[in-house]
Amino acid sequence: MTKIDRRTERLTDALRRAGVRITRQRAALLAVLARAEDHPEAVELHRRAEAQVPGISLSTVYRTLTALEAQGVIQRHQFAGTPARFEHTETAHHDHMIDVDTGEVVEFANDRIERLQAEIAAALGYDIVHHRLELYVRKKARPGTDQG
Amino acid sequence: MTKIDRRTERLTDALRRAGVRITRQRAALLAVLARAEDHPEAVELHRRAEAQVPGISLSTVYRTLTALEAQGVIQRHQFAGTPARFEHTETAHHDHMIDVDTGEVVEFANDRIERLQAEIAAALGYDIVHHRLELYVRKKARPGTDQG
DNA sequence: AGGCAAATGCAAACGATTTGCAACTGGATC
DNA sequence: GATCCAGTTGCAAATCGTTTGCATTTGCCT
Ligand SMILES: [Mn+2]
Ligand SMILES: [Mn+2]
Ligand SMILES: [Zn+2]
Ligand SMILES: [Zn+2]
Repeated sequence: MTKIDRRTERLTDALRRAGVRITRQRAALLAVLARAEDHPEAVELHRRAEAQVPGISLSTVYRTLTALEAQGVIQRHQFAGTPARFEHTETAHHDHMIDVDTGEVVEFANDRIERLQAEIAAALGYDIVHHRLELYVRKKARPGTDQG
Repeated sequence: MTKIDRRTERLTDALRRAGVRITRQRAALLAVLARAEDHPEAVELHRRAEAQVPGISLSTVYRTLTALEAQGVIQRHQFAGTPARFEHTETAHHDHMIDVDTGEVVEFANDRIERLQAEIAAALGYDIVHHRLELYVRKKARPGTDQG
């Protein structure tokens, strides 16, 4: 069983558990999500799913994404100035850097930051339900490189 | 000169510098912003400004907010699931905790987190342009307190 | 086959924000 | 103070991503 099969199964099971039917269009979207290594937006997922199910509608994509998110098997990221982007949650928690020039998304994880956040919240009498940490970045100018 | 006068002046000067006229409606909004100690959304700012200039339109509020943001004298925060919220930038950089139950916004600042962020970006070859750190939190259950 | 709830595609609604435009300033210039 | 003109206003309409209503289709169970 490949990594992508395992992911597809995880997504499929989550929907089954939620009592929703696995239709042709849903199966296609789940496969697309399982295969995705990037952070595509709904329209892009729709585009990719159309390869398998030509007539699939964007509403169906949105509806299924909402269901998957509710089950916690995918995450919706609302980065600044773009439509929401999606990714499966098979990988452990991480945060994101967004290259402001290219739009590229780079993942990172840092335990110290996670712990500090929890400490800060605790000190003020709160527990963290979830958080959002996004670094909007630009490639460091390497000496001798002129980026017009 | 009071703190609020100073803030109003800062906002006014920023607009003047940008070559825009200080009209009745803008003056009202600037005063509202200078006076605000919370993180109001556009509609709320509009509501407050109407006290001074009854006919002021929401478009004018939005247009002025956009101009002020472009000058860097106010900040626009896009918290999850709510319209944008605004605050003047007289105070130093800080991040936010949002109480998921009440919507209350609590500010905090932490140098260690700021430094860690810069280090993480640097290690991957990036400089941070700006960032977003939001903790969505819930009041810690105090022992002996039942929150239905 | 028959029945029924769930899912689909489409078009229309949504909510926050932006924009086009004609009417209206507010200053500067005479 | 009349004139001029670019900047500003309020309004309505447009925008964009996303959600929703609805008539039709589908998938499953009997
Ligand atoms: Mn990711
Ligand atoms: Mn703040
Ligand atoms: Zn994190
Ligand atoms: Zn910060």
